[in-house]
Parts: sequence; structure tokens; C-alpha cells
Amino acid sequence: MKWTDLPNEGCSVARTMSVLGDRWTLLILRDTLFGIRRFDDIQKRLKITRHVLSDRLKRLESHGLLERKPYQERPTRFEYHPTQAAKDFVPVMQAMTAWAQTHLPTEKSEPYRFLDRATRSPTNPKVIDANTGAEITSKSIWVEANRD
Amino acid sequence: MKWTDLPNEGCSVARTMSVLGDRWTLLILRDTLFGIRRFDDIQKRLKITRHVLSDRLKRLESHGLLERKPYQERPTRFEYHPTQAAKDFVPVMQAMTAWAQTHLPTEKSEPYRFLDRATRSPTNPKVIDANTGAEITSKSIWVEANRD
DNA sequence: CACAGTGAGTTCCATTTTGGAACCCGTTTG
DNA sequence: CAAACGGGTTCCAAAATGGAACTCACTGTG
Repeated sequence: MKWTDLPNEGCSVARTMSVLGDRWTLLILRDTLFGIRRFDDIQKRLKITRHVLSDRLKRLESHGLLERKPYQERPTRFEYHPTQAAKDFVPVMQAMTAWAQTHLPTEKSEPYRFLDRATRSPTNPKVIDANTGAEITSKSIWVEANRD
Repeated sequence: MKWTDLPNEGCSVARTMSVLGDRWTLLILRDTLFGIRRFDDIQKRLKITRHVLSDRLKRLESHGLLERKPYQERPTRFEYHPTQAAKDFVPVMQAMTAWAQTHLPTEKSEPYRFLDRATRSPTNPKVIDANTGAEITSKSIWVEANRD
């Protein structure tokens, strides 16, 4: 299988990888979600090549995660704004962050914090089953092959 | 920045990408979590090159996500078992799956289902703040740069 | 005993992707 | 008019990937 086959997979994890499955794309998305929206700003922060950045921005746009919006005319310049689809990835990113803090620890401090918007207090993400309210853990879950 | 710098980043998303940030690694991890544990079985399912699979298994093992366990002697053969760190990624994967079902839809059916282990009924993942019990969405979250 | 088969890799080479730097294009500012 | 800014594209070398063949240690079959 090649990368180009991934978008057509039935598995949602595989389709997610077809968009975000490389070293940089999720970090670019993260930056736009944290308010960094211009080509040069993203490039300077991540220090990735302009070539790759250009390519990834196009990919994120084509999958509906970013929207290219002009912020000035003459010369026309664009900002990359996260769409609702991108914003809906925030909880996933936060769950991922909590996982990495436990399982890929470091002495360095996290550059960003996720706070409750109303109270400005730290949040502690937990994945639950909306049907029962019970926490989802590897112990509570049974994975079954689907045969439709 | 190069890929080799990612593991030393303070950002947890970046460190996660240093382990899972390529097309195949998360799919390999997914398969081991779903019970596929032998080299040839993973290779046949994903149809990735043996070379890349060998490399990724080593990486997952070196980051503590997989454990190589012999299942027979003469000749010694190994299975790759997910560690607790890998199992703890299940909720993240499930949140990701729910995201992709909404934002990267497809007509094909999902090859796996996440069921409640006790009741065998479908689950509906939702990320909440364990402190307040409120759902975490992009609207409820405020992202702040950390200055320690 | 020769020989095909199995499982887990490794090696080799061609094709892709990435990293790094330089270049381009329309403007604005000195 | 020259330099600077923002947002790219182009070029080439280096690294990663895809595909196939090969190895090694057995096992089972005729």
C-alpha cells in the first residue's frame, strides 16, 4: 500500500493519517489553532522548509481544515484560518497532549496550556462514553471486527 | 528543524509526532491493539514494505509502546505486544476515529468497532474536563502560551 | 535425505520526499 | 532607486520509501 491509497481506506485512523500522517502537518495545524496564521510566522516557528510548508498548507486546505483568507490587498496576502473541522480536532489534540505528558515525559515545560475559557483554570482531559458517562480506557473497551 | 529534533521539544504534540508522525506507525500500533501481533500478519494486512515495518516496530519498542515477546523456541519467533502506554492511547485513537467519521467521511464501513466491554454496545467518545465534568470543545478552551 | 514451506528479517536499487538555499514577484518605505 | 516585506517557487543533494529478492533457522512431506 502507498500513501496515496490511504484516503480511500474505510478505517478512520487510516484516513486521519492520510491528512495528518507526517512529521509536520499536525504541528502546522496546532500553530494555526493557537493563533499563528501567516506563512512566514509558521515557517519561522517550526523552522521547516518553505517548500514543505507550502505543500502542507495546500493539503490542509484541500481537506477542509484550513481556509485561506486575504488580510490585505496590493499585494494580496493570505492568512490560514482553522475551519470548524480543525477546531473540532482540539479535544483530540488535548487528549494526545495528556497522553504524551504521561508516556513521553520531558523536563522541558509545555509551551502552551489548555485552560477553561470561562474560569482560566487548567483542564484535565478525559475521554468518556457519552452514552453511559463512563470513562473510556483500554480496559473498558472491546474492539470488534466489523462485518457489514 | 529536522525530525531528529522533535523528541526534544517541550510541546507534547511535537513529541507525539516524533514517535507516531509518519504514514504507518499509528496503523501498526492500531493493529497490535486489535490483536495482530506478528510481523508477517501486520505486513500482509497493511501491505507496507518489510523494511519499513521492521524499522517502525523497533521505534515503537524503543519508545516503550511495544514489547517483543517470544512465542516459540527453535527457531525463536516474536510477537509484538502493546504496553500499557500503547493501551492508554486507545481513548485518543477513539476520539480521533469519531473526529474522522464526522470530518473525513467515506462510504466504506469502518473495519473495527469500539464497544463497551461489559455490555457489547457501541460507544460514543467525548472528551470532558475531569475537573468540572464539562465537555471540552474548541469553544470551551482557551489556549495560552506558557511562560515558566 | 532432498526439497518446499514458514516466519522474521536484511539487502539492494529505483523512486519519492525532504532539507537547505537561492530566487522571484508585487508592493511599500527610506 | 535600493532595500525590505510577505509569500511563495525552483533547484539540487540527502534521506526515506516501495518493491523485490535473498538469508537464516528451522519443520514437515515424499
